[in-house]
Amino acid sequence: MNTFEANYKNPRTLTPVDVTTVQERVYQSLRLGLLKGEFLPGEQVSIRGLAEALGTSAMPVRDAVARLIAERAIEQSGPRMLRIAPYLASDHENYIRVRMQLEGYAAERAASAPRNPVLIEALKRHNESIREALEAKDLDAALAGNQAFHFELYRAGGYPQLLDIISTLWLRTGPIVASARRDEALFERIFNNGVRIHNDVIGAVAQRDRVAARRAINLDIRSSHLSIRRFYKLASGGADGAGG
Amino acid sequence: MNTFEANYKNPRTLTPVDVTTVQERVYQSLRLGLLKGEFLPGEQVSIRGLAEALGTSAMPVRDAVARLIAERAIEQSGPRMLRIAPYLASDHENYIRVRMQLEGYAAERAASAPRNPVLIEALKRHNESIREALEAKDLDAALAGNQAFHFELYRAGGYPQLLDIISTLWLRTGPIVASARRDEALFERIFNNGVRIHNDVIGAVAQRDRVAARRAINLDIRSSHLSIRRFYKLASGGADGAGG
DNA sequence: GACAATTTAGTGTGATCACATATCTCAGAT
DNA sequence: ATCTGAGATATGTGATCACACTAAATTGTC
Repeated sequence: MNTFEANYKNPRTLTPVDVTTVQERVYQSLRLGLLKGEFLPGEQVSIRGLAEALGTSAMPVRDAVARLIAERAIEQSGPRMLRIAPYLASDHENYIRVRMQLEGYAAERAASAPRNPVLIEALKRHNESIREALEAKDLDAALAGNQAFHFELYRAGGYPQLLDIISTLWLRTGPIVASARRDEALFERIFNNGVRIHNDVIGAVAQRDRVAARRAINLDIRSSHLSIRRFYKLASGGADGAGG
Repeated sequence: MNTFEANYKNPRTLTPVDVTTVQERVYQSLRLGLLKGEFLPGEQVSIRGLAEALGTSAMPVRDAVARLIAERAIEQSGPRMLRIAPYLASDHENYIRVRMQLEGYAAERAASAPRNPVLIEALKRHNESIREALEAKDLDAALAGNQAFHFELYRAGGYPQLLDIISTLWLRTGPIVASARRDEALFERIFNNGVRIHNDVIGAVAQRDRVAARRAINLDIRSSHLSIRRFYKLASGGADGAGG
């Protein structure tokens, strides 16, 4: 060991520096923001605006936005205009149907996998965290808990490719669900109902009943969808919320 | 009418100029190339290389590639390296399962829609064009006909959102299927079998039997998948073909 | 002649600039 | 007070350059 190494003893304790590209971090950041409901459906965004908010130049944002456009989370609303995918009743209805197919399938797979007590515990934990968040009126935490519950289940379903497609779909419906936060009472009703249905899901997975698992997940998706639709129907009368 | 208008009578016959962005055309071009099998799975690509081949600068290609990365058609194979998504047996198997869910669902929807003689005729026409292409040993045309058949059916299923996701999946499995062209005999066997199965699909749709439609489409997907898998298993012994 | 070290060519990434064209702002006329 | 118009601001798009880094090619050495 020479003097250099002696002076800087045990360099292995150094925290590894983040080696990912700026573009990737911007992408992940925007993705998270969409799922957390920090953007409203139909809201206009600009590359330079996002770049400034994120403290970078325009270039990495440009690449990240291109990816989000491919995922239909962001769309071009004109020749030189970008916006978050707006809420359109019929389109959203269709996405819900696709989600029921895919998430139902993932749930079915998770339920028919070998018995997995760790999974059951994790699901219970997530569901409990939603319930606690609702009691504390922490809507962000409730949203995050719900997401954690679903993806824990789907991850157990087996393959990453399916998870990938589902998460792309959440990127589109995410801002819409999250925007229901504006009606706090409705939001709480949706998620209280969700907690109850999640218990059915957990029961189905514990008993390895794939039909019941699929049905429960589909009920969860559909019932929250119906509430959201009602919310937008009411909102379109007075307040903003639905972008054009 | 003044002299100007008189001199340039009936300006409506002017062909509209292409107003889309370069980026968009590059994206569509790469997309088509992937589906036509002009790229091999695992093949390395470079932004500058594609830009030169397409006669543009790097910038539009960069945006287009970012979109294709989001669709998992292109992936980063290293810190500064891009390649077409390679063939990985287990991953591909998973994609096939997802495709069976979604395309089966789309077929089911198409079959349960109101009776549509125009659709039936179109499907028959596409299937006939595959058969003719195989007779003429025009593999490109057979591939295109197969794609036309499937998407005609799925389009009839109803909603564009589902079509959108399915076409993203084709973008990933497309180069893999297309690369089976290297074994001409196998390729012909796959598609001859396909033509036969397509007739079952047409029959199911004509009789509005959604269960049969779903089963037939799933059989089509699965049986061609099995052949492809065998092809790659054999190819991995001697020739190249599987990248990665 | 075989192998290792070094140079060279090529890569994605990020920054910056120019441009055409949208949308917004605000004065001026009716 | 309302509408019209021009000017100002901001937008995505495309091009170009610099940079850090990788992989291939080339040179030098034994």
